[in-house]
Amino acid sequence: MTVAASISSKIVEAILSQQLTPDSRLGESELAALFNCSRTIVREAMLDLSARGIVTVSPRRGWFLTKVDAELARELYDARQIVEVGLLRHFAQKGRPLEQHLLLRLRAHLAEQQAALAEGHVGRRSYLLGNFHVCLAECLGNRLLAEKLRDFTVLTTLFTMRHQTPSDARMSYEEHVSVVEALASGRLDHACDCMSDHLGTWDAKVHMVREVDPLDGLRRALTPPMLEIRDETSEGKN
Amino acid sequence: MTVAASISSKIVEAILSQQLTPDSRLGESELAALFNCSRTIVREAMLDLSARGIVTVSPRRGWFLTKVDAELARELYDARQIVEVGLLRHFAQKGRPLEQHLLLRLRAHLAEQQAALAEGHVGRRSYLLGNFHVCLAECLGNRLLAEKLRDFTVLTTLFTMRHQTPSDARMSYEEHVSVVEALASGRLDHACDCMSDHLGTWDAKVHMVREVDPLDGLRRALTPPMLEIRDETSEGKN
DNA sequence: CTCCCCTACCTTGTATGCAACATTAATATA
DNA sequence: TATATTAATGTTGCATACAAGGTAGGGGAG
Repeated sequence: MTVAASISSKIVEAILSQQLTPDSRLGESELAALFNCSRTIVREAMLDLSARGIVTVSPRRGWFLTKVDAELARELYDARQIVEVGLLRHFAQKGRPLEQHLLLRLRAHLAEQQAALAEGHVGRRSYLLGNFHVCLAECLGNRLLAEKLRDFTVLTTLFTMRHQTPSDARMSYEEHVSVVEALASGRLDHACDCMSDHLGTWDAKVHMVREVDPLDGLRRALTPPMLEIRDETSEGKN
Repeated sequence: MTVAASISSKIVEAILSQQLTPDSRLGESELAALFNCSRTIVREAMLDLSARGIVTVSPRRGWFLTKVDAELARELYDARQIVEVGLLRHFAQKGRPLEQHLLLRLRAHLAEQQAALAEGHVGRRSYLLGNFHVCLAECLGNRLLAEKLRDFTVLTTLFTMRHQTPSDARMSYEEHVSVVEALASGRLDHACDCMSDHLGTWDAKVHMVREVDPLDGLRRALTPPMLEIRDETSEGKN
């Protein structure tokens, strides 16, 4: 794996496990120092992420994680619904059962999700819950769509991080289990419905979220006690 | 539009209109000279196309258009079917009619297709027949999927160019008309079926195509008259 | 004559230097 | 003191030089 590829995948992983906040700047020089390479290589990585819609560059200001607005989020959720349910439906039409080793792989992934959930490891939990969808797409036999789905998942994470969204990791996990079990027992239509519901609830959330006020912390710290502070300021004006 | 972006889109257009053969090499220096810029910029364009799966680099040998093998082609046709029919189905579920200006745009596009067909302008015809699918995806309100669909279309073209495929430009056009007319009259389920059939026939073709033998010309020139040539060679050994 | 090796050339890979511009801080002025 | 202007700093944008490696052609040995 080239250095550039490792930089971009590290960044993707960091987003998925919520270690990279949506407003963080990605400086070329800093990354070059961090990965012990030249800016050329870093640039290569950023260009890749840029082509995938994950970062955007503000000329001569820096690279930033893409700001996912409401319109983009809508397209994102629509796209995921179309691709993921479509993939399941397409698999159902073929009329062949899921190969054993693929089923094992999915179950192993579910076990990991459960472990991360039990341990309360937030980063890993977040990563695995997103990654499950990519894993499923791969198991359904389409790398092309699986890869694009990874990018969609990254953007989804960037959206939910910027907007407060009800936390429901356990519910997500259980819905994942339902999909896999439906697949395992050959109830393919039910698998489609489960996935549709799972993504549908997400879709409903887009309308529930409220923008996180970047000044929120500041505002809460200042607004009510503002007067007090003023008092103190005027009091001990040292 | 930056120079790098214009290079990559020029290459994409050239593929779609079949002006770039699948085995052509894309030299960095040559492109730099052609577009009057440095290799850095060309590289940027190639990296973009590479992220989209359209070109691949053979280390220190050069950049080439991606070789689409049978397995990739299968995923490609599956992906297109899933995305395009899914997009239509999703639109149908919303239960709103297609906005007037979008319908006009689609009909205008159909008219262009027909004109290119009538004029026998092969490049433009090929371009428009592929581009229709992107246009439709945009009209259905999902730029994210529309963009990915463009890349899929490019790869489809690269596949069909390398493999002999029955030519059926007129049939494709007529199937496009059917989809748009079904959309226009609100027969949304029928639109889905039309699109599914349209892509389905393509899917069937994947199994019909035969690899174009790169030695075919040579072989036909040599195989039957091989003996004659040997005779001549041994005869006039000048 | 055939085959192998070696050299010269050509291609991409990577680092670096300078240019262009945006931001910020400092300074001078009203 | 407030404001506008300017200088300093930091960032990406781009070109270029050189490194590394692949390919092909020529020359020599068998």
